[in-house]
Amino acid sequence: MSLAYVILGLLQQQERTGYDLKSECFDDCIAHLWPADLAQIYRTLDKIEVQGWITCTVEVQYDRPNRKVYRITPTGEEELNQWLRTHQPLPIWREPLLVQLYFAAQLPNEAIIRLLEQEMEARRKKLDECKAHDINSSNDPKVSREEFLQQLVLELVTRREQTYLDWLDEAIEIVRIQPE
Amino acid sequence: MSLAYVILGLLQQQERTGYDLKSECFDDCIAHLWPADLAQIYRTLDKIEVQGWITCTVEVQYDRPNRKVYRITPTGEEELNQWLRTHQPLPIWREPLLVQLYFAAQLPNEAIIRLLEQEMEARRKKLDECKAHDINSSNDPKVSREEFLQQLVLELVTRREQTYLDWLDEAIEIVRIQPE
DNA sequence: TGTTAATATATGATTAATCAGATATAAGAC
DNA sequence: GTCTTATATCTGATTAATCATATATTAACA
Repeated sequence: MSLAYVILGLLQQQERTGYDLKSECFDDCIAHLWPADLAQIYRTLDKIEVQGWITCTVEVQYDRPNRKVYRITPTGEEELNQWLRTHQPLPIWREPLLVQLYFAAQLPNEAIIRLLEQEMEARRKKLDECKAHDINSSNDPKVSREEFLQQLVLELVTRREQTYLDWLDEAIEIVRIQPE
Repeated sequence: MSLAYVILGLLQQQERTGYDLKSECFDDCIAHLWPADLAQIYRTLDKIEVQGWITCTVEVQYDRPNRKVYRITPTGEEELNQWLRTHQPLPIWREPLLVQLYFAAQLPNEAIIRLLEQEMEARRKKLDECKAHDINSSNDPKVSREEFLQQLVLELVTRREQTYLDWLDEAIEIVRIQPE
């Protein structure tokens, strides 16, 4: 379960509450990497606390709800480090558009093109959002190693979206000249 | 739920049992498009039969278990046609490797490279499997329209895998020269 | 003055997918 | 002669993710 390791990774950076994780990380840069809602975050925190990978201390607040601050334990750090080194099975991709195209012979060209154009619009929007999450560069060598790796990830994501967009462009042109 | 529409599309091609769907389609060309196991196939058949999108007749066999043969209904064809024309929300991709890379600053270069190499091996294998599923070409214009669209799908899948492999190649080279 | 957003945690329900097995017969391999 | 594979259907259990909602206070907005 990768979400547990995403959370471990984030708690290794600094101690956080579930709410912090959501608003600082999962709503921000992690959104494109491993989206998760609060329900899932809270339940995963419970689970890995039981496993002893994190500990929790309650910060009492009087003007707002109390905060449950989580910290990674040595066991958690070891667990994370091991996972980071271990090859994970390839994720399975299921794409509705490809299914639609696969069975689209019964549609007129114009309907197929509309589908492709809508996909293009959605993907362009997503690529822009992704590129907007620019990584600020630092001179601290420890921080710059992190940034370098994050840049690598961003590079793949944008490159792959671009490949998709190029294909969509060509696909639309080819469908346009198909006999019906 | 796209699986229901995959099954509708396959039943529109020809009538089939759940077992046929698995062995002829989901184990073959659909494997890379929308993998599904028998449990899921049978349960989805039940569900869309109740909805009236397919009907079932039992073929009694004496030397083997009876066959429940499913056929698409006019309601089912209309439902499929509508779905095929309707833009579906972009699927969400969660990739363990990207999470690993994102938090990999604590690993030595050599461990990161091992991770990338293992991913490369797995992706190469998958690309080869995909390419092996070659589409036989026909002269029947109705069949060739189907093949053309399936070719388009295959083209995207292979192109995207190639993009991934190229990135992996470059990533390995860059990590190799990173100061630790 | 009333409504919404922000802060903070949590549970319940449902879906989609996966994993494991139960049932039963016949054909083919070793 | 035994074991495995193919044929065929189906249920049970579990996981991961999503959606909706409950609770409670404060601050900002219109």
